[in-house]
Amino acid sequence: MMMNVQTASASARWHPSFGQPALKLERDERWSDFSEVLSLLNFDGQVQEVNASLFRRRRLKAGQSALSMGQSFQGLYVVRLGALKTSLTDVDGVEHVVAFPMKGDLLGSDGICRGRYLSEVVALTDCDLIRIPSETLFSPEHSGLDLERVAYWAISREIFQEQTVGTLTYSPKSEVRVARFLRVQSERFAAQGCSPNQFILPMTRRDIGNYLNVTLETVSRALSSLSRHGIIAVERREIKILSQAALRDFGS
Amino acid sequence: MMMNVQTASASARWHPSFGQPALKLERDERWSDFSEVLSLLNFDGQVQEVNASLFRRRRLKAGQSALSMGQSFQGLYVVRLGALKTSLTDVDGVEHVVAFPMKGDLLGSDGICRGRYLSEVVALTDCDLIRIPSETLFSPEHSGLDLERVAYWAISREIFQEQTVGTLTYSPKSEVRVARFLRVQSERFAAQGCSPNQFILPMTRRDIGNYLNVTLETVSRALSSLSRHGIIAVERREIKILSQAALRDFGS
DNA sequence: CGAACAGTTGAGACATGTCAATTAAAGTGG
DNA sequence: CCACTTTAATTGACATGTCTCAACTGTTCG
Repeated sequence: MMMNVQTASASARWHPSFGQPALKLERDERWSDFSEVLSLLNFDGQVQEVNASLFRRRRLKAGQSALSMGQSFQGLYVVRLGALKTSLTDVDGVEHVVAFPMKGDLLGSDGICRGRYLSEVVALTDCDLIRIPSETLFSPEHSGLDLERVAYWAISREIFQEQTVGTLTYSPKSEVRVARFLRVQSERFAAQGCSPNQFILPMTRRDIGNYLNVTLETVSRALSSLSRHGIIAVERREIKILSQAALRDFGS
Repeated sequence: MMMNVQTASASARWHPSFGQPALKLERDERWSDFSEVLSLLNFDGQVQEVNASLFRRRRLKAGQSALSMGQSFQGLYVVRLGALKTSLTDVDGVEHVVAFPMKGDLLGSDGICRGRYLSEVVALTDCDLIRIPSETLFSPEHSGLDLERVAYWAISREIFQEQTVGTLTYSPKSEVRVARFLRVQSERFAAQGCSPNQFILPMTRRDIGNYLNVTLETVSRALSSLSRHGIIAVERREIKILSQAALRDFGS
């Protein structure tokens, strides 16, 4: 695992997408078991029975779509590797970025209630997803068992995350929003075992701005400003956080 | 509907689920049945079995708290009557309004994943809630049955709603946000059988501003501006929409 | 090499936040 | 029931932050 990261970062200078193993050994490992799903989700509850189910993985190249708005619900996905962007298109045809899912996040939970996915999810980097098909999720023999319970739990977590990231955009000054965004990204990378102080943003300034409800120029200016204050170092999409404390103080 | 209420109250006396001693409170106790829950939620799926469960109602006066942040998860609530406000308090102690639940909405779904409610829900008007206790929701004999499936569905709908209202706050101009907010409120009132063209906002300008991420003065100015344009009429919290078309055009 | 895209930076217009004054309504206590 | 306080809401003046438009650079990709 660490080897992979190092290998990736060695080539990261001119290849900003992270960890994209075009490895052939993966060809044989296209399935994940229940325990890997639990581990990815950071499920902390009790599992009562041994569940021998295997879940097929799905590979995506950067730019490919994981789910499309309107597509019929086929199941949930757990992100195993990579970074994605979830967006909604409103009635006026304007796109709005609502999340940046990464490892351990759940995709497609908005599709349950109407049998159709209601958001668009595209891969920002090469991705590896684990598919939890709806027939497994809703089949009578599985109902009430661990899988269903875990899905419940994960969906509830989704709601909480939606709400908390919503609070991100609730601050008058755009610079504060960007600072908080970086803090959240840092924490999420840390939760994945990556460095919280140095990471590569998988999304464009435009995406960040759309997400934070500011223009891309404002995002750029905010990053430059934070850089001038010596709080971070920015070089295109590579972010170094020089002082977590200063970043934290900034966003309060 | 009256019949249902009476039937429910009558059957509450002998319903075996709750071994409560007969109290004088009993005449005040109100119960709702499964079909009323489905109807409130606008559940459009199939119900396989007859579910005779009864759910206790809970009355709230304006200002009272329905759920508190940190309180241990005790179940979900479906709003039967009234208007509420859902808010999160971030690490800095700043409150952020994330939703204005009303009739048919689900409360408490963010509490499943950690066993604690993660948001604060207070009643803006007198309210009537239907409690779906966690023991019923998660009991082995209920698992996999309709109640669990409906809960799934409702939670998924919550996620979608969270996301779509997120797009509300995404528009550069505050006047457009306020106009869209009014449109959404109008649609929600209409979905409840109330007039879409005349209604009373249950929340303060401050709450609206917090929700839309603008100051209360800006909300007030936006309403005045829409009023000057002849699109709406405002008198304190009473809103009359004079031209739905103009309001719609405004927010695009 | 040229085209398209991502990102930075500047200048000016405009929208919003901030501070302050005022009015109306609602709750409080004698 | 009446002063009294508190809260909600409106409006104005001013400062400031953000958007818009624009120019420019560096990178990627065909």
